[in-house]
Amino acid sequence: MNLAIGDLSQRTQVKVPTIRYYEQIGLLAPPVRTEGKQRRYGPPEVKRLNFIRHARELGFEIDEIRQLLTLSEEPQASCHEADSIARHHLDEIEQRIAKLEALRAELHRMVGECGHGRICECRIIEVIADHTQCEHETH
Amino acid sequence: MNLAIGDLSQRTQVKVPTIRYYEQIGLLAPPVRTEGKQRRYGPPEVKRLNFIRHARELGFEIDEIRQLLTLSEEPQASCHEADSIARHHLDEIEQRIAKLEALRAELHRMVGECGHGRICECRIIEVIADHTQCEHETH
DNA sequence: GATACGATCTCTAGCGACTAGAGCTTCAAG
DNA sequence: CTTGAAGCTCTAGTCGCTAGAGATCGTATC
Repeated sequence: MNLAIGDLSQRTQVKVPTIRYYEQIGLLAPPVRTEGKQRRYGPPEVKRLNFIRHARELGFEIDEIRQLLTLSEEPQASCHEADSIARHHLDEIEQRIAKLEALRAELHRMVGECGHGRICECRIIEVIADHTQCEHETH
Repeated sequence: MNLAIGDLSQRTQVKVPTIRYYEQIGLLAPPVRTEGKQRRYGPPEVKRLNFIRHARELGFEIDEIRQLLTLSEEPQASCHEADSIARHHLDEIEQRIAKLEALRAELHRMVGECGHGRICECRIIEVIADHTQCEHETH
């Protein structure tokens, strides 16, 4: 198996420029090149890039992925660190969900109060314009 | 009332460089200046900036805020557009919540399965590394 | 009026994680 | 051997700020 960057891209669903970007920032090692300087990849790169893609889908930051990749290269090490990275990330996601749910509630209320009349009576504009008043009304 | 940029910042909780940035991108009009070229603001700017800040807190993008501000300047116009901007935004937030909840479930499972042993047995690394297998196991 | 000092000024560059484009070269099929 | 897709490098742009350099301004105190 000797994949061009486009083939690697297809197999991993990571776009070609993104693969080159990952190489540039040191997330992927520089691969072998053809005589004409084109990149060629093998199975380990497919695996590593799949790992990266899935971790990105899970919302891990590049730096966290870097750490996870380093860990995965030391199979005898304790997985305490991987656990704590994942837990930390889980915490963050839970915070983001909580925040978004609060926003959803407020937006939902705003949209519900819009009487579909004119701007000058519109609760959407009004609520955004005067948050203080809005908070008095709702808490 | 003749506020320096720092006073405006305090009243609106928007940082000074951010205020200048908003002016630069045309979200705030260039204010009057002192002879020494320092910015001075009045009540309308306080109001507008508060509107912007709250809309940002609600997660509206700058372009959406621009639209909402334009709308709010035409009080006789129909509020249909404001409504649709807010609804669209609500949709997006609901999608984000749904996605984050899926991530939370997956991360939660990952963390739960980690046996706190060695990397080579760690479900966290494994699950990220091989998403396909993970999906087979769980669906 | 002089001085000190914090606030403000402009300008440029950086963040994260890519994405887009220009202008060139290489590879593989026919 | 030609063609055309795919690859190459390099630079710049995205969003919404944030940080820093180095200069100037405004105001309070002496």
